Amino acid sequence: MNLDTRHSWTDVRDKIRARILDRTYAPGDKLPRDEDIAREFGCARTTVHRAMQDLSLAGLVERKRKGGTHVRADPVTRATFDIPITRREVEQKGAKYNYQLISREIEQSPIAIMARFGIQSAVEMLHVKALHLADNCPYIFEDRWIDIQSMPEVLDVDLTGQSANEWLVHNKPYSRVEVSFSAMNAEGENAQHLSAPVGSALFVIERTTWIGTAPITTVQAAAAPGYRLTARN
Amino acid sequence: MNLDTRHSWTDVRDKIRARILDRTYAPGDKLPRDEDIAREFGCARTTVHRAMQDLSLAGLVERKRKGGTHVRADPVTRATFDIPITRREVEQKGAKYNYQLISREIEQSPIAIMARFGIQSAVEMLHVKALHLADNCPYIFEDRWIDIQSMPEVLDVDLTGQSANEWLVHNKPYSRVEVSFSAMNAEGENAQHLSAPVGSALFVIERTTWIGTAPITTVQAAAAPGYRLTARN
DNA sequence: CAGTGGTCTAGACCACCAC
DNA sequence: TGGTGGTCTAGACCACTGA
Repeated sequence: MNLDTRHSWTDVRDKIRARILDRTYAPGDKLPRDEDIAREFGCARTTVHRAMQDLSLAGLVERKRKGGTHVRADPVTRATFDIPITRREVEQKGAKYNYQLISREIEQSPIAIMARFGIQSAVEMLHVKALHLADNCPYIFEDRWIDIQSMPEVLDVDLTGQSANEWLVHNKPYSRVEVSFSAMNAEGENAQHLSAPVGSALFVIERTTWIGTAPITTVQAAAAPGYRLTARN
Repeated sequence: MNLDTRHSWTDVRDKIRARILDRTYAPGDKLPRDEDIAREFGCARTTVHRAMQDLSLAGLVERKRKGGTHVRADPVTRATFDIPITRREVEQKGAKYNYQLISREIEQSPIAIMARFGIQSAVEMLHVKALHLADNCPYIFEDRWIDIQSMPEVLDVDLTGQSANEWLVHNKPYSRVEVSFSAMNAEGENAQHLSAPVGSALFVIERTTWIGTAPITTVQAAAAPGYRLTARN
């Protein structure tokens, strides 16, 4: 095929996006059908579809069968965060990683933990507290609950040399994850282990994972003061 | 075509994912070529490609031309957040939205703001502070800087009835955005306007936007204590 | 129920980059 | 430089859903 008649989906995407930015297609407007856009640009409908898929993922347009494609009236900022295992996060900053196991107990799951997993009755879980250090400074204190029923083998893992974080990631892939961020004041264990003044504002990451509908683990990770999370691009 | 021979890319994706989860394909392993997988499943290569695209976006595999497809050795948790305009966020919670303009000044951009935009020399900007309320309770206090040079018309906007947040979103689409999250202790204006005790942990969202390379706005939004952000899905 | 986006196929060529 | 994923086409049918 002649180069002059080849079109890349990124070109189409950029042209459509430009029209949205300069309000040729204003917020709330309905865009032409994919087929019409394809004809205008002289490309295949699949190419337009690929472009629209990207704009849709980015939150710029909304697409519905029969309803057509609309410019989102209330654009949202969509940000994606990569949350690596802590060791890797520390090492990528060029710091030396260390890890300390604080406690390890088998306990009945409290209500709050059951709620996170969405289970109705209490079960025995492995309750692990640990500290991650960067260049020997406290970095993240984690308070983790691990389901025993679905993986009794975790009871045999030596968690003094390897964090539960790491063991789980390499041995227990999940099929569903829920992540949320919040802020809390340092107190008690958090303050103590993070060497943070009582009352300091801590950034908190909560992550719960399942394999199918079976709980795997839920962790509340409190970062030392000054922690900041930045979106990819 | 016979239904028995039709295959959906989600089926292919789920089967591949299952093999990754059960370690048929272990972390670091190289997967077969798309074409071989297509032959195995009896579908077109494009269908496999679509499935792989999804797994790749999810962070489960990495794909490289010539290099092939590999299961990621260090899986990351990837979470996407929608950050709507505050009015919409409040209304979606079923609460009544209100807004108060606190201050509006034209000032030289301080160093910290120049750094956020990545510009070298100070310029005059519009500095706006405002409070968003949900059911008449302080919800988010925002401290915003708006570039005047690229949009002098913002000087004529009445910001007492409509938040800068909203005006910008509906009138100044951006082409690049940077988002970061952190935590800080309430003090001074933040504490006062959010009616939060001095020292409370506040969740902070920083967002900076550009159109091309031209700065548009940067905002530091501090949420009232108890705020929590949860990922889509 | 009909219009629109979503998917699938088969085949071709392209572009990157590991070998 | 050859192998692999990435893209594009043309055409067909499907599936959701709004008019």
